[in-house]
Amino acid sequence: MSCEAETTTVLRDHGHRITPQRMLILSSLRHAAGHISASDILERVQRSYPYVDISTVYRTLSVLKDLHLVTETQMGGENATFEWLGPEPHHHLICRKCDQVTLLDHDHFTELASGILRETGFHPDIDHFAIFGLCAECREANQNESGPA
Amino acid sequence: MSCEAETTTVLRDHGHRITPQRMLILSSLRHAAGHISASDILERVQRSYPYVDISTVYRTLSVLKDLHLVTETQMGGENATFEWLGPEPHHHLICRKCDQVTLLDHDHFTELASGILRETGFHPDIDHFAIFGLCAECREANQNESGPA
DNA sequence: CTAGCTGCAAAGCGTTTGCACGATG
DNA sequence: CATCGTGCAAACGCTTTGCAGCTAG
Repeated sequence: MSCEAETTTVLRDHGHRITPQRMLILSSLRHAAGHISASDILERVQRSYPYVDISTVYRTLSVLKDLHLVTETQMGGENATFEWLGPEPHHHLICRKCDQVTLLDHDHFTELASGILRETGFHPDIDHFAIFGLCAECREANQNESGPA
Repeated sequence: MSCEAETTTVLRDHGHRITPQRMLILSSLRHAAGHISASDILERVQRSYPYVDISTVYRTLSVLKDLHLVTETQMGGENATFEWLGPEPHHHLICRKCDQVTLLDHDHFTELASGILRETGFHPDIDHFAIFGLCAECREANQNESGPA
């Protein structure tokens, strides 16, 4: 896979060095299906390279955030999570009951964004939203509880 | 002002006691124009009652969150902030340059919410959103920088 | 009276930082 | 070889918790 190649180029171009730790952290982020925490990353990295320190993870994440290769998100009141930034803006629906995360198409937001800009002049950053709520399954389960019973 | 009365009733009805500390914390939240942090609350409360402890603030906030009288929000990577929950859902536009916070009408979200529900079956909690971006003034300032110069 | 609330102090946790050594380019 | 990155350990700040005394109901 040469998918890492372009990333290392970005790093190099900005005067950052390529180290094995950074490669492993990059790889963890890439192969994670979504949001992962700093300690998740550490754990994955340590499987192949046990002496990596959590501070290195944070420092690398900080660099990647600056380069807009990664976003940081606060999930509810929980820990910060990080996610590899693909080219397409995308959003997450997070069920507050079962914690299931679903992807949501960006189309839903285009009108919201333009409406806000039109009415208020505020230019919203809508490229990575996390919306909490209740997924279809849990809603059904809820209704069954309060319904028949 | 009897506006505190209904809140104390809610507390009582759920088996919680009314204490001067709680009244002061409630009052701070009510009179704050928007998001405030736990230490903001402490500071305000201590003006009239110097011996209140920060842990009491957190404990009270926790009770109020459980009763859905208050919401907790993570502002960017910053500290958690808390806000009194009025009857109307409302939203905030937060400028990432000047930190100015503007209110946004709920109308903007009704279509988004129904669209998500329709297409995915997911029922989103959209009653208190924080959208980051660039306010009109800062956008203008930005353009002047990159424009004429 | 008695449960719940409080202040205090200390622990807990994720995150950041100082430092000297080691690796990168 | 100069610089940047690293591991380690300690600091940091917000938040939580244990505890004994107090207070609201």
